Amino acid sequence: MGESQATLASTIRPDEFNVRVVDSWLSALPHDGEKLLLSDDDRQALSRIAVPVSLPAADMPIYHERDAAQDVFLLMSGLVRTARTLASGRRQIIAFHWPGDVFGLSEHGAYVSDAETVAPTRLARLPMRYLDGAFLQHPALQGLFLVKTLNDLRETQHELVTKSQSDLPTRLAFFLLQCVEHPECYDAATQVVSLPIARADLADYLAAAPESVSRAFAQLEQRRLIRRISPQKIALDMTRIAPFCTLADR
Amino acid sequence: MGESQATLASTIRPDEFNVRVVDSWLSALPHDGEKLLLSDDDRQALSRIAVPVSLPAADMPIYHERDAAQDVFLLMSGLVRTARTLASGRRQIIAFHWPGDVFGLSEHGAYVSDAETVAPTRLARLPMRYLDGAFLQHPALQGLFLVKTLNDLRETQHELVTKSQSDLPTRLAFFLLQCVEHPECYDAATQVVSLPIARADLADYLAAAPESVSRAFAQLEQRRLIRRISPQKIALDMTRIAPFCTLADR
DNA sequence: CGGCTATTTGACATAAGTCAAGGGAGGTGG
DNA sequence: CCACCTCCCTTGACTTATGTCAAATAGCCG
Repeated sequence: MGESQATLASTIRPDEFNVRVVDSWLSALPHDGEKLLLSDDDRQALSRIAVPVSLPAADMPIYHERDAAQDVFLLMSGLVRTARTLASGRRQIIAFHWPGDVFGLSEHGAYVSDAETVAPTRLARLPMRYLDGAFLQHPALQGLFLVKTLNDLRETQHELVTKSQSDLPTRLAFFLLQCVEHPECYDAATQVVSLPIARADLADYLAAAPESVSRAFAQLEQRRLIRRISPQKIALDMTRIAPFCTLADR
Repeated sequence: MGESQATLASTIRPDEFNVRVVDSWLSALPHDGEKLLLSDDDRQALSRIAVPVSLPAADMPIYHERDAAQDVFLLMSGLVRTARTLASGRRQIIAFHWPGDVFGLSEHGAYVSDAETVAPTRLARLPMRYLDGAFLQHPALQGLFLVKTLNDLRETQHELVTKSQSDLPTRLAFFLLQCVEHPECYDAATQVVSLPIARADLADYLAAAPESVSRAFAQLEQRRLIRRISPQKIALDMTRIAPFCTLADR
């Protein structure tokens, strides 16, 4: 943790906690289709153990692969990437984390990836040491993390299928459609996505060379699924891109 | 569920339940490096709600994508694949499930993939309806599923990196090394893996054409990492294949 | 032993990687 | 305010891994 570079506020208000999910089968955990509904009790339990962290710039490290894993993180605002860098020098971005996401996966007490900001970010740092105890006293809170983890698992499986079975233009279109879900970067009125992510990051996420990502943008534009206003501003033709982006099982 | 084709026994002994994991940070859930240590209480809670299912052949359906999801499954013995089939006719096998694994992921009350046996299999069917209640009464049981899900998430992330960043021979070598972990199909004395999986399934798992998988086998053999005794019997040269299979971060 | 299917090999097509070079947008300083 | 400069992004040319289609071989079961 680059705490020296991070501004520490003192505490996080209970009502600031949100956990983003799509679905839950646990009747104990209702949700509104987008966020889990946290009880006041759960919010206060989180508030007691959460340490607020502000990372005011992009590309700031949060933790590195193999660091001793002592905390998990709940993203309040901003954007974070988790990635693994290989001996070849190639980097795979495993996921982008948006507000309401949890990250900090570890194995044998060490983080399994790097985590860095992609934009200015505010985090709730949750020491596992205390989270452990909070789970014993607040089973509903543990259930919340179970549901969030199941969501992440489903999403990662979906990524696996997309990455394995789609060509690059299709993978890129999928990513653009995901951006639409995030009000931070999509203007519904103009149908314009404002990418907070540079081409190099996008390439490492899509498992492609930056040059290939450019060509994929060009191809989507030729097919009139998108229009490039600037490298960061992409206008989507939703009527064309949505049907293009179905894995269309069966 | 093809219950008509499945033999139903009456109940599962509490000591038959095992859950396979690599790691857990929850101090409430000790493990021995391979299996979670279940308390007698948890075992009995599972025993009360589990329905045993026997599927005595390969390629038997367990559930289909979009079926109403009412159960999750704990694999007692055998081998199961979960897969999605796309409009193109291509199929992506998301994971093979070995004894001690849990499967049955759903979204909006519907399964997100097909599940089928790869070999004769015994399952514990766990109705979510009851599991839900068991979690409220046995927080440790919920913690167990949380840890198992975190394990699966880590594994799926690792697959994502491997699939994205490795060529086919390397992905195949990774898979062969995974088989070594499963006593069901590895003879440590002779260093021979007995693949319970046909080339077509292997291809759909590795996201490649069956022909390419054959070529990948041929290439590994040329480099003397393996020796093909028969299409199913593969002798591994562990001294060569193990170092070949590191993603070697940094 | 024969037929059947799964696997392997061969020949060619194609998407994406690599190396190299040409634009463009935005920031800085004159 | 403008010009320059830098850093990204994009395009071009060529190479390579893997997909596709076709055919030969090898196991396996009756």
